[in-house]
Amino acid sequence: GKNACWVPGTDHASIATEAKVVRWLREEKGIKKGDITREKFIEYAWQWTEKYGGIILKQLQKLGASCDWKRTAFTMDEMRSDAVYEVFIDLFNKGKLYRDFRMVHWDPEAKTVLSNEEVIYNEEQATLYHISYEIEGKPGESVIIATQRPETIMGDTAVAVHPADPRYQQLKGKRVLVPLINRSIPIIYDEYVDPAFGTGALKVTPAHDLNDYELGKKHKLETIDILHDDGTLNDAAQIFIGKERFEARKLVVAKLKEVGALVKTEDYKTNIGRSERTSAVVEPKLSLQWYVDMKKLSAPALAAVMDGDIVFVPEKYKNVYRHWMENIRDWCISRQLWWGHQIPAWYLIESNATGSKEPFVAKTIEEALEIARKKTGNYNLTQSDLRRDEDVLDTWFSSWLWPMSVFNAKLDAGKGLRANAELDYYYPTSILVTGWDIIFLWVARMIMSGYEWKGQLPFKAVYFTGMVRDKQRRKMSKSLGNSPDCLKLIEDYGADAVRYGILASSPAGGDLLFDEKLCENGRNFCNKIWNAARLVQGWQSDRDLQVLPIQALAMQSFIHKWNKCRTEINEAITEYKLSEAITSMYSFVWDDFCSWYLEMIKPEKGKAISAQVLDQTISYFEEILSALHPFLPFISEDIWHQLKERATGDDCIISPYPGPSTYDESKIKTILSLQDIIRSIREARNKNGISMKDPVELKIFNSEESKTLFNHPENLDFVSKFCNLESFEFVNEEIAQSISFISGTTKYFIPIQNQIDPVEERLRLEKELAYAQGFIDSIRKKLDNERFIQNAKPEVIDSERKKLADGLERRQSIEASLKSL
RNA sequence: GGGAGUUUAGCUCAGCUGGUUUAGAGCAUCUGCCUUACAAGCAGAGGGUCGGCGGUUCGAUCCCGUCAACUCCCACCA
Repeated sequence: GKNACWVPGTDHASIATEAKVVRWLREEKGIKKGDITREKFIEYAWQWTEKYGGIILKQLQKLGASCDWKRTAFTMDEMRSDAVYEVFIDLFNKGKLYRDFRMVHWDPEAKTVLSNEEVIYNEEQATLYHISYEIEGKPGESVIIATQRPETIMGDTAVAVHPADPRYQQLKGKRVLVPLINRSIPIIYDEYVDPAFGTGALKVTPAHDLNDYELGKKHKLETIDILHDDGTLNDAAQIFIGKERFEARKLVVAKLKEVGALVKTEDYKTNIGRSERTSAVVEPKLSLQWYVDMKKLSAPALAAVMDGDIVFVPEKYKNVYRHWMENIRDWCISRQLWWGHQIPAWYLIESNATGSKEPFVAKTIEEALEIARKKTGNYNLTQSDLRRDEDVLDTWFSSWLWPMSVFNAKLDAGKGLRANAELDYYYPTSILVTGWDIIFLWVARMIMSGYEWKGQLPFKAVYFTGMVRDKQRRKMSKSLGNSPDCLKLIEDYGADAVRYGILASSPAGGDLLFDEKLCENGRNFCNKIWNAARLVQGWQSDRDLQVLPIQALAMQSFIHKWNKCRTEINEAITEYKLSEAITSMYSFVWDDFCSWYLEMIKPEKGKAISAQVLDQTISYFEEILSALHPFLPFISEDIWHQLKERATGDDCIISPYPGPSTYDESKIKTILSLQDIIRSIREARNKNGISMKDPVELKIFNSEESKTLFNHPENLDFVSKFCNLESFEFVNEEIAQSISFISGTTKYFIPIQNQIDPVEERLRLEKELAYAQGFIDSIRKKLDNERFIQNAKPEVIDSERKKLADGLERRQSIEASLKSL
């Protein structure tokens, strides 16, 4: 009944797509990226995107996702792109965006910088190499350093030791020679060095390590960058020029061994950072990049989550979020790629003017030129004096605007967002559903952008889904090839079955071990519903037929059970416990509806059913379908239309959702008691090899409980029909030569012909007696405790007394059986 | 190095502010059934000292402490 809007869309996945396109061009067309123009490359990228970018949307459609398909958005379409440029310019003008030259994470495969969040650290097995550096002027004497990256020694500009390390005091003022290239470098003293690690001596390579860079700045060391952008050694390395870094590592090690500079190697576990998209080992690199000053954006976004204005499900992610927000670091947003939003900044071409690298940030070159003229005071500048920044923006820099940009939000320079009816209606949205792995990359940033430009939270809740893993608990990944093919699964099991499988097993935020078995369960469930529909549709109804007592009982108990189920699923959905909701529906439909209700009202073979009962049953079925629809939209809609002729527009998808409802627990208890008796009789038949075809007598011990229960003829009808009873009577004493069981507190007997094995029967009864006694003891322990009587709530005491009384009655019955045996 | 989480039946997990007949589901296992919607099914059964220890409480799977195992996140130690 609500105006629900689910906007589908995709992002342009700058790094991943560019990598794919580069490979595609190389392998399929024999084109190298460097050989074509930027425009041509982007043309190819669009082709690629048009071909593959929509696959995920097709999967969503196949799954029956009820999106507002007409709104389908893409981060690179015009509307979304405009938002990106406007926001970039706005941040720049507000002083929240800057350029800086610093150490960054470099992906040598994609040949671009990455943000901190795009680097994934994992412990990997590495080798620590101990290498000796000869002291200059003292042949034979040396300092031994330990490093994981021997290929970078050619970039060394010092060796550092701790100032208080007694082993290295005599080296003050000395210099050492870098092995293989014999370049002289100083020994420096700094407290940063940990004397306990390795040899206590550290090679300093400012161009290729963040710590070394800081050390280098402090000690005014030279910075020698020995790597090309693609991770191969450059001329500065002097040796192995052009070799890839890991290849070079092997060569350097071999050479060090040859000249006797390799002292030893040891196995070593360390955290290696890899690019999220290409898996390439990330290289620290010095470069000039654009950054967002995040500290200027984070405060309201942190408060919103901590104060509960935005609810995280599960809640534990609040802590993760807080930690990141409180230690937030500036966001590097430029990428050395072509596929994406090109940064709207222009610079003066050096030869022409001041040589200043000051950016002129504007949406168009015309506006940039205006700014440039004003800032430089040189009104003779023309467009040809300007050069646009080559880089594109991080994909997340467009995604973080999603909750606003999907509603076509426009920014008025200096005035915030322009009024927009749709945006005002839908924003803030109700919920974001996503994976917890992008809590920083996406979720946190959307919250920040929401406050920055709309002054408001973007969504009221974030539901973190479980991460799908394979049976070995590995994350699903394309490179591992362990991702299930959604479309294939749908083909094999059906879309509803796949939905069921995923929903039923994925509580929020945890791991979801993917197993096709789950889809099989879903398929079986769908079949069960389908067959129930077939059964109901096969019945002939008759207006003149009376409602049978058992049918009346079925309908009455159905209502209470169903209302209880409705209440439960509504609660579950409100609390985002979708797996619980679908599981409740599963057991309700399978057990309560199919196994009990339908069996109870089922007419005898070849006979008609009372029209009143059939009509009521169809209307119950409809309610069930409405409740199932969000989970299993296809089958519920289909059966909905099979059940009866309907007017156009009378569809299950828009039928009112069955909300919570009231029910009488005592009515449910009665039916459950009867079901328990039936179950016990079936068990007795089963254990004693009495086929359902052979009718049995049932003798019921005369008790308050049994009289109340069987005072109602429909109750007796129920048991009678389900157990094939030939007769039934109340008795006041033990029945010899019978199978007995206790249900509730009443004893039941089924007389039989063959002798019961007395030894086995005694064993069974003694086991039951022990259980009953244990039960009594545990309750007595409470009731005999004065402090329990004093402190416990009266209703708890009452219920314990009732439990005790029931327990005693049961014990008595068992003892009587034993005696008679 | 900091932080979070998990530990309940063979497997995957529920158990929602401590008492609801001395723990529940699905799958798997076992028994019996081709019973007139459904063998992708029907009717039943077995299976757990709720990770160990200690504490709080009249009472603990649930709260606290501690130990153990596993998982994850964050962090620039070669």
